[in-house]
Amino acid sequence: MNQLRAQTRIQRKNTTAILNAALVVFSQHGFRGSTLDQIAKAAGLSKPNLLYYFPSKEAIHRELLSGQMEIWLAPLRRIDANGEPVDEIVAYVLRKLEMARELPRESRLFANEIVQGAPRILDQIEGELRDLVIDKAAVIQGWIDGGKIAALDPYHLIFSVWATTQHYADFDVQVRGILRPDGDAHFANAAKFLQQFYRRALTPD
Amino acid sequence: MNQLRAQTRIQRKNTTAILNAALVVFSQHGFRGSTLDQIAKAAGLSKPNLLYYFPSKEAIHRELLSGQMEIWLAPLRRIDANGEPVDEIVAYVLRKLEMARELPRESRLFANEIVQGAPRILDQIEGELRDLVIDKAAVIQGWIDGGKIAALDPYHLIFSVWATTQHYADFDVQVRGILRPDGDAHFANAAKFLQQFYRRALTPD
DNA sequence: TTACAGTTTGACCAAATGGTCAGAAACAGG
DNA sequence: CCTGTTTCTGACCATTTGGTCAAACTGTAA
Repeated sequence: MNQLRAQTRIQRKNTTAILNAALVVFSQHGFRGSTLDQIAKAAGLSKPNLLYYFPSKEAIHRELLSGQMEIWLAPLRRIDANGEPVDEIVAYVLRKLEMARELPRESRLFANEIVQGAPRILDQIEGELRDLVIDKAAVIQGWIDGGKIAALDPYHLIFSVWATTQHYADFDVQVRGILRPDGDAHFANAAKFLQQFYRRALTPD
Repeated sequence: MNQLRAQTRIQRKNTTAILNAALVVFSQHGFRGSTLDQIAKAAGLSKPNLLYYFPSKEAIHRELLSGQMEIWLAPLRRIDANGEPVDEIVAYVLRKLEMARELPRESRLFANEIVQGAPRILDQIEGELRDLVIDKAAVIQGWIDGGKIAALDPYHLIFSVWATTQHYADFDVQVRGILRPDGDAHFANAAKFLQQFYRRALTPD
């Protein structure tokens, strides 16, 4: 959109109100399942007023996704080639799990988009996400070559981290339907499980 | 709907044509993102004709989901308490991965539904799925108590299997966007990775 | 107070969508 | 060939939805 930062205080307030509302709505119903009326109501604005700040429904969605992308990639980015390999990966897993607990809507926003073929962010997946993964996979491969961790395909290892952690956000209702947890109590068990799981699998013989 | 099996040959043919078409459409766009026109076109029928065989869009969706549920649970059901523990779980993982490869649309059908809060199958999740998981978790716990596999929370272990395997169906575009595989070539690597991963993590010290 | 940019909205529109219905075809058995 | 049933469809309807627009309102700075 407008690359200049929002000028007015009102503009900034309403823009963020819209994006917050859109996050709630889009993450629960997906792009097509969400309506401008829902978002407007959640933001406490009228529909025409939404369209005063954003040119279209798709523009809101696009802005949301690209705004969240950096936050979403941060945990992977923090993997440090100079750290202790197993600790680095386990810490990454726990960071991702923490994000799944604290930002489940953000996770489901991406999940909805990707399950349906990522029509609106395919370029970002094939671009910056791919570049980052290639970079970190090389780091992990270096650790493998140095005998610091077990020889496991770095790409599929990264996929497994995404899958196992985001599962607790994306499939939240299923997890809760089966465990019937008290609030977020099950996240402690998930953290313990994942820690043991990855440590056992990664620690070289 | 009609519990009596479809009588006419025409009825059986068109009903399955509709359900096949609905699987394609619903799995790609989710419930709300799909239209009767899309399904009708994919099935090669007119929209009123769809509604001659099913009373509503939701009825088609419901029928699809409940029809697929058994198929979907089968791999977990096959875990054998009398088998060799690590082999049983690894075999389960590979079975699930095979399903993700061969039935990705079915996987995404459920993924779409669950990510959006499972409004139409919550009862089945809290019912037969939950019962089955409790049953198999007990089997796994038995193996742990007998020192046959490492002590890892059985419930979260099962979740991890779902997550890591279905990831290759549900997040297919993302996986492909990163790996740029030739066809389904990456599934062989995924299978190898998961096999090593689970075997290392589960084999007791 | 005035003037003007920034903000908000009611009313409206065209398209899409789930669903209905009367009647037309197609089919089957006698 | 006749007749009743099953199958199919064009036309139609009400509602929802993304989006427009002219006009009204508000804040603010001179």
